Amino acid sequence: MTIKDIAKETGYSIGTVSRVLNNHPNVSEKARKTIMEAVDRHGFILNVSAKNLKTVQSENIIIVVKGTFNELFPVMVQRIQMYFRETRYTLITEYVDEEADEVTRARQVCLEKKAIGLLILGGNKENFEKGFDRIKIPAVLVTNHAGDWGFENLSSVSTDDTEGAKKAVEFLLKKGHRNIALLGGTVGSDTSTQRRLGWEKAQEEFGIKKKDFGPCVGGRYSFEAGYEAMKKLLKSDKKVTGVFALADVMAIGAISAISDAGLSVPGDVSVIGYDGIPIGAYFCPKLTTIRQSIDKICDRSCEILVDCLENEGKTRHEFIPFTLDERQSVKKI
Amino acid sequence: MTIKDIAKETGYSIGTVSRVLNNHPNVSEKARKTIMEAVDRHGFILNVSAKNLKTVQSENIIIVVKGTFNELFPVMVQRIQMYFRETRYTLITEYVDEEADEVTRARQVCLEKKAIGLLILGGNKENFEKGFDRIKIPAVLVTNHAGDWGFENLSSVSTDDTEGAKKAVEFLLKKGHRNIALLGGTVGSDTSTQRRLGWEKAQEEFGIKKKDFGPCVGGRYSFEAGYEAMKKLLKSDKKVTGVFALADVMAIGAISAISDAGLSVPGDVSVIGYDGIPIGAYFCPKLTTIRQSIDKICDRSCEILVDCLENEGKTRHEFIPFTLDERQSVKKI
DNA sequence: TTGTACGCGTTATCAG
DNA sequence: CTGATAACGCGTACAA
Repeated sequence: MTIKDIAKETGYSIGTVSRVLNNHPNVSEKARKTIMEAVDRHGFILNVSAKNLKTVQSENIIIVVKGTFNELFPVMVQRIQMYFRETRYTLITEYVDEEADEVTRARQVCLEKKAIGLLILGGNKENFEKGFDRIKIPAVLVTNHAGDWGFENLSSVSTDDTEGAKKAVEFLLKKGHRNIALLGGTVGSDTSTQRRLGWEKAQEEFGIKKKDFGPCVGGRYSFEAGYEAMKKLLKSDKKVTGVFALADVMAIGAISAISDAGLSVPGDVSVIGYDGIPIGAYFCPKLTTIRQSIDKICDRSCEILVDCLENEGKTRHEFIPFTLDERQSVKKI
Repeated sequence: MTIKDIAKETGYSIGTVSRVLNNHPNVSEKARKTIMEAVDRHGFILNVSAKNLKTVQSENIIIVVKGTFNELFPVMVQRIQMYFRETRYTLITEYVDEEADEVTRARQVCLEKKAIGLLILGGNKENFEKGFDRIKIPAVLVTNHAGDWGFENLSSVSTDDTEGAKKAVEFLLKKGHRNIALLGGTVGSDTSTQRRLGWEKAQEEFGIKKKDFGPCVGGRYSFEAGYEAMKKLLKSDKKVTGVFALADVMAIGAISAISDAGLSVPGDVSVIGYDGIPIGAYFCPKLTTIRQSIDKICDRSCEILVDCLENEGKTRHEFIPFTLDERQSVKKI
């Protein structure tokens, strides 16, 4: 079933059918009605491949989401969708694996959909250096900072991860904790590296010597990894009173491990997380965390992209302020 | 940049370029090398639209995921991806909004991608009745039961929601609870309706009269709705000792509300959930719940689809057994 | 082993 | 307002 068939059936030409299907003017009411009837009767849908093949410029904006397991991303995608719902742009969402190369994938989809703009949620410098120079349309990296990556067409909107992490650790420090463990992080992850840096900085500025820094246990951002990391920590002879988890999911895993060990949070150990995922507010104890202003990050990302698209706005790199949500999982000692 | 450009640059014809790009035989090593070099140098990627326009039959299987907020779906998508990774099929994931019409969307994508098979995660009878008869390729509804929907090409793999819910409530009943509240559910949701039915059945079979059934508070499946529903319940004068939440996320919200009210789970109120989401095992208290065998549901769905595709296997409707994961949130009274 | 030419379903540009 | 027709980028007979 093609527009040719519809044309034949209605007695009109394919040109007219195409015009009707694309809501063009200069079509008689009668033709429109006749053709739409036939279309509905057959449940005809345009062949998008053929359409895209022909269409020179789309109004498509691609949003590439890296990793389906980040608890923050679904909310962000929804927010961004809301932003574009009222505009003339069409948003196309593309999820890529945690381990996949988001830049190459992005480029493919952009080409395929003839996209004019690109949003990337999550992403690593490494992949960008390898392939981003081949992407020529305006893009915004959401969640990570790309200020010093040197791409002409890449903006970024993020939280200052180093500062956020520093603030978290300072909070623990001010509450009297001195032996603060770092939970989580994988090599090669920019986010991990920067948050770790914040942990170091806070301790340094507090006059703690490098050799007296709390212990570190790595792991990916998941409940399980948080649980295992904390278990390992508890079994070791390091006596920590405070834990800074690089992600809320890890913090939750950690709290569970502490609880399983017969200890309490914040009674015996204080835990602070990072991200501000929804469940943190419902967990018992409610999770103290560095909350990223997800909504603002999304909105600014969209604004910048649209500005680049419509006003040839220049590339920008913005930090969105975070907040420390003090809830129940940290205690003064 | 098209294959024409590559052809011109390398001195070969577009035919040869196309053959190289598609790994066809009958190409000289030299041509392959020369052409691949040019391709790599330009980072050339085939125009997928043009390719699809030509290609009559694909090996594409579409998986439509309804609702980005269901905590179960990401895991399922990953599982299904793993299943097809070693096969000749290509899996294409399509996320649709909670409120959108998944069937129409599915149909569009299938046409667009020339799909030969379809998996749908989540879905409502209503939308299927409205438009599924236009989908002619083998499909499997994952997570919901379609046994009595009467579609020739639609199989389904799910948990018996009514039985699962019944089991949950029976568990509470056996633990001595008599006034068991039902938390959650929205009108028009098949899943809600069936789980609610289980709640009713269990009480009936236990000899409880309809008028003595515990109270019901509706709401969508989210932390917040669970929290609010429970709050409402606690404020009312109904004294419930057990709560059956239609989804784990609601159960968690409910526990949080109970805790905020100065009561404890399971000390004052017992809570049982449904689904078996990962965080349930890390929550404090650890959540007792009806766990769906997600992995098996996914695997069977894939097997059935492949069977329909390759052996003209017949449509099937299977229930996958659930398990009651007894953890900490329910107490005997 | 390689090149040529046609057609896939659509849109856009004309001329009517 | 409508109809014919040339692209769009690619795969593939078929011919060389």
